[in-house]
Amino acid sequence: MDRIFRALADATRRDIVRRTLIDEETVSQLAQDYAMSFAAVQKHVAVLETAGLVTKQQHGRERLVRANPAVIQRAQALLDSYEELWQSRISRLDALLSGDEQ
Amino acid sequence: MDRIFRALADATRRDIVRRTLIDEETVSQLAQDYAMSFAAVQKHVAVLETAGLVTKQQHGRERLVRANPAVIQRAQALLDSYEELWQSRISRLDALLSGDEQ
DNA sequence: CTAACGTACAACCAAATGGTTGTAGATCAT
DNA sequence: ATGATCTACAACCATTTGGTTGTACGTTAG
Repeated sequence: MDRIFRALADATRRDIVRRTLIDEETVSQLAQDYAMSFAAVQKHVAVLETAGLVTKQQHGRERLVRANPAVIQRAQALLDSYEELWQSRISRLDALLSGDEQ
Repeated sequence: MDRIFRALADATRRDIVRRTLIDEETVSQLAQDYAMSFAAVQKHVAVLETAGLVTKQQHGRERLVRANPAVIQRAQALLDSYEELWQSRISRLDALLSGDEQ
């Protein structure tokens, strides 16, 4: 989970996730649009891959990068569990305010 | 957004968020349950506070830490937008498979 | 075959991170 | 008033991060 959130804590990497969710792209295609070296983008993709957020598939000399929705859902599930917690806090506070003892 | 995900990329900080979502706690109360110094926990709280994920309220010599659901929702919203993207990819693939040209 | 392309990877660097200890200021209890 | 408690903050350290450049290797095109 650390790695997933860590990987998402960078604008370039979030953009790569966004783009590869829409459609698979090669590392070169990705790299073209960022103001940094190819190697830097390669490292970003590696971070995402280690976190499981994207997978790479070899296709000739190219590597097709594609996002992995299942891992994004794990982050979503955690935030959703947080949402449940504060909803229950709100419920308790409501109960208090309404004088409902149970 | 970087700061929000960065702050969530640590198990101790996620646990602090979880606990302070349920109920507010002082920095000392939080610190008691982790195998690290008080100062280290203080730093974790500071990271969360900088990201807006928690707020501190002075109460005598204590500081009450409480999570801020609104900021968690911003992270949720981003992941939800990702979900929409891959859902639309799935729709396009379905359309292709069914031979629907539009 | 050879040149260009796409990728991988190592080495290096500055800055940030996650921890420590130590010191000091408020506040509370006795 | 004094001591204990809660917090803040600085200084320090090892590790990680995010970037760079350079080199090498497999693949495609001419």
